[in-house]
Amino acid sequence: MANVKDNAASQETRRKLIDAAGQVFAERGLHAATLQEITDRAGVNKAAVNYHFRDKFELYAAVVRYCVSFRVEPSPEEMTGPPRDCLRALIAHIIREILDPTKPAWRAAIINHELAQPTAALDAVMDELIAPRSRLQLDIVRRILGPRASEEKVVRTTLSIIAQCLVYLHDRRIMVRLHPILAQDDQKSDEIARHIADFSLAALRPPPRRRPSPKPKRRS
Amino acid sequence: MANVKDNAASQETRRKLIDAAGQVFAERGLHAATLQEITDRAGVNKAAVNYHFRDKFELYAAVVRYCVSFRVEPSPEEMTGPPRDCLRALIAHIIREILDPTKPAWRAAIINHELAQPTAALDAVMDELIAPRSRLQLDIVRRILGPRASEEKVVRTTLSIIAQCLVYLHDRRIMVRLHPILAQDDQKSDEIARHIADFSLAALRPPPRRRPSPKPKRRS
Amino acid sequence: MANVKDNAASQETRRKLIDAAGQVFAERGLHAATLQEITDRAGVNKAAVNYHFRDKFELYAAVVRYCVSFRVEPSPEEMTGPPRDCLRALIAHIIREILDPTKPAWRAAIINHELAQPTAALDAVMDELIAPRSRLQLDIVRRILGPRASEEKVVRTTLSIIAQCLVYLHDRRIMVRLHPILAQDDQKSDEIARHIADFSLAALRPPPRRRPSPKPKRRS
Amino acid sequence: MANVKDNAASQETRRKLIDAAGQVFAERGLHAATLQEITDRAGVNKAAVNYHFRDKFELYAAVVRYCVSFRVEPSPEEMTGPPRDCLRALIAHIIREILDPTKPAWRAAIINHELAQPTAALDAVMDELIAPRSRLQLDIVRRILGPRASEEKVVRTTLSIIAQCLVYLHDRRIMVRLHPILAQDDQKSDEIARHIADFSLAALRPPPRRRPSPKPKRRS
DNA sequence: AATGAATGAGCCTTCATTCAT
DNA sequence: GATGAATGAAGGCTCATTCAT
Repeated sequence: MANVKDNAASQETRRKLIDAAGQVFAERGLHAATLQEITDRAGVNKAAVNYHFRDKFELYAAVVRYCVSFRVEPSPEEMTGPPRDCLRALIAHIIREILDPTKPAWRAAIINHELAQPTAALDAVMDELIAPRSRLQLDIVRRILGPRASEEKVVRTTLSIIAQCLVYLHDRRIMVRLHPILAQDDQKSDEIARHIADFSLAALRPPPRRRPSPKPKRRS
Repeated sequence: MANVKDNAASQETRRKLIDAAGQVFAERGLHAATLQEITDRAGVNKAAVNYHFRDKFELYAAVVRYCVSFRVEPSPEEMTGPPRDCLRALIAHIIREILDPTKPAWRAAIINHELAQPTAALDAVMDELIAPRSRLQLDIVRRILGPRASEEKVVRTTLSIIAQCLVYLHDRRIMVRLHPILAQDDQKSDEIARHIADFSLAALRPPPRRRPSPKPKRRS
Repeated sequence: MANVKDNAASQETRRKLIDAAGQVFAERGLHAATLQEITDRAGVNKAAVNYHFRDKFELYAAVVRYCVSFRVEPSPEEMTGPPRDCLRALIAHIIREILDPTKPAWRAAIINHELAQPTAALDAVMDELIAPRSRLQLDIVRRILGPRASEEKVVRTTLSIIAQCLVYLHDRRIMVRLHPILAQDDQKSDEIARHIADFSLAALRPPPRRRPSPKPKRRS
Repeated sequence: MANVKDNAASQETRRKLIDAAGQVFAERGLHAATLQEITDRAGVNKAAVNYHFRDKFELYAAVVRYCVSFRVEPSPEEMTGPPRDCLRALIAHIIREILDPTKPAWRAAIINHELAQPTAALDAVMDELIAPRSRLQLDIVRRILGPRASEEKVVRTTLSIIAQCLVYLHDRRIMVRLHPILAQDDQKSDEIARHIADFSLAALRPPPRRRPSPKPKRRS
């Protein structure tokens, strides 16, 4: 009962708090963020945090869950068919998820913070967001590499691919500082996804024939 | 004069403080870390921090500078020769730098924190560590891709490669949780570097002919 | 009009609140008790306290008045007759009042709290409960001691007797810890009253002759 | 090390804090007392409580221990000899301990609070103060009552005696309100002790002979 | 009459920092 | 150079109370 607040006004306050908290947590991190700043931005009383979320950490956990709740599972039909097409679709899906301008801008930063400094809320991120995509991706990579590839090879390859996506969780300013050409990346998710897919699929091509026979087409 | 502390005892205290601070900052982050815990671990008085470093943030900056100071530039001869070999050497160098067990274990975590939540100390990391390697790598990739490749292509490709390295800065526990097979990675830097180099160099092979021509030109 | 709440439901809520408040105030004391815990135990909304009692202190006052309202005056016929019999009857009456298992268990604790840390509600306890019995007892003791006893002697003697009763207001656990044999005291009010009366009446016997004279005048 | 502060200045601050805290805790009780008021009266910074005692409850515990530390054990020679003399001496000792004007005035109130609303600090009061006197007194009473008295009889008699002493722990204003004649009691500890001893020893006299005289008027 | 939501006041506590020795 | 003591600032949290429904 104390945890179930279904009133419309109540929900609105919760929403304002989570949004403000998302911004502040993203900017300052869990510990450096103050409830004062959060409630000021939300335009509510400081005690509202305690009322709706019990304490700062629960508010943070709610923010993380909110981040994760945005996820959209790749459609099943995207995930069937030739594995290379699946991989391309999955990468596009992940990059779009990271850069989606219709989602709160602080989303990526929060998730990035969790990966850099895990808190108790990490479980939600892992279980809901990271692990499912990871499994999906492992399967696809395994299908591409074929049954003879070792498990470790499959895992490291998957990691190589996902790493290229995760790097876009970082604060954009850092990347832009290194490579000013990447300035408008948040509006180029398709382009980015295409690059990552091209790069990764190229890496996954079968190695060139040592002795190029005239008609050698064996091998996936 | 006030800034020059040359006594042996003084230097020893500084060293103990930086080492303890590195651990605590790595475990808890800049804000959640307390001087109390740091001075306890260092076995020195709490006022020593303010005496030697003026305040907490200067101590943190000193820790970051200390992290960065460990860097070893790739030897010039490694960076000449065929660009593919250079890339392979550079990747090995970076991975070794990240996982090197002879360096304080908290080094990677501190740098990772800076990337996730930049502070004023970020400049040092960028200028001393990231940017030089980035420039080096950009050059190598540019040489591999040839003069016809667009600048954006070069940058994104570089990013794809460096991203595979940066992922190893993350808290090991997260990766192991997803992929238990990676448990002993900190002792496998050569293997990891080889995988990343193989993967990236494979991706950088020229694209195969669309319609396999009768005489397929192989390129290494 | 605002003070007159005559609805049956309203009265029921008041009753539940007073009962729950009695428990919590008894366990924690006035200040440490929270309205949250009280309303939780009562199964009513937190705002009900302010609605029915205006504030926490009024609720506490109501609880104290409720405690006091339980008192039963000793029957007049008990208080006439030989003063020693009256004293015995009065002691039995007081002990029964303190230990009466048919009354809320928190009654004694509340009154004890008032004596230890008087609040504004103390007046009610004093005027309604303590003072009347005290006057009654003073009269009886005065009759026993005879007209030659000084007023101070009468008062101190009364205090000696009432003190033996008041000690049973204390938290039972303390006494049991000191004297485990007293564990079941709340079911032995008659036995306790008899002991106190015996002890006190024995003390009130006239002093024996120093040198037992040949014809010892006993006084009843 | 953190608990051992032996510096003279430090001890002085501790003393000021305990004295101020004793007053405030006595006046308001543990929960209603605020550190603000305590540190204001002590003339120190609010954070000094945390520095010297960690938190409010430890400060309270220190106050209670301080109360208890004042105790003076009855001299062994007082506790030998005829049991009636011992009892008289012990009562005088206890009353003097309670009313001693050379001790902080808040001492009795604190102990009384502990008996009315035990906290974790009660143990100290019981173990150091109450229990030893209780054992002493039990022994004396047992010797007076003789070997044929039941254990319960001994305990209840002891309780009757100690109760007469404990009543003087109560707020003086309450007693004075009931019996204005007791106004100056804190300067009459000898008189009070004599009364309690007289009253109790009278109660402990052997009952008058049933048939002592040739013409026995019975009546209890 | 009753309740869920919201609020303001205030308290305890933490923590970095300063100061005197 | 180093330390124990002390402090000011600020944050999180609790809680009684009020308000609108």
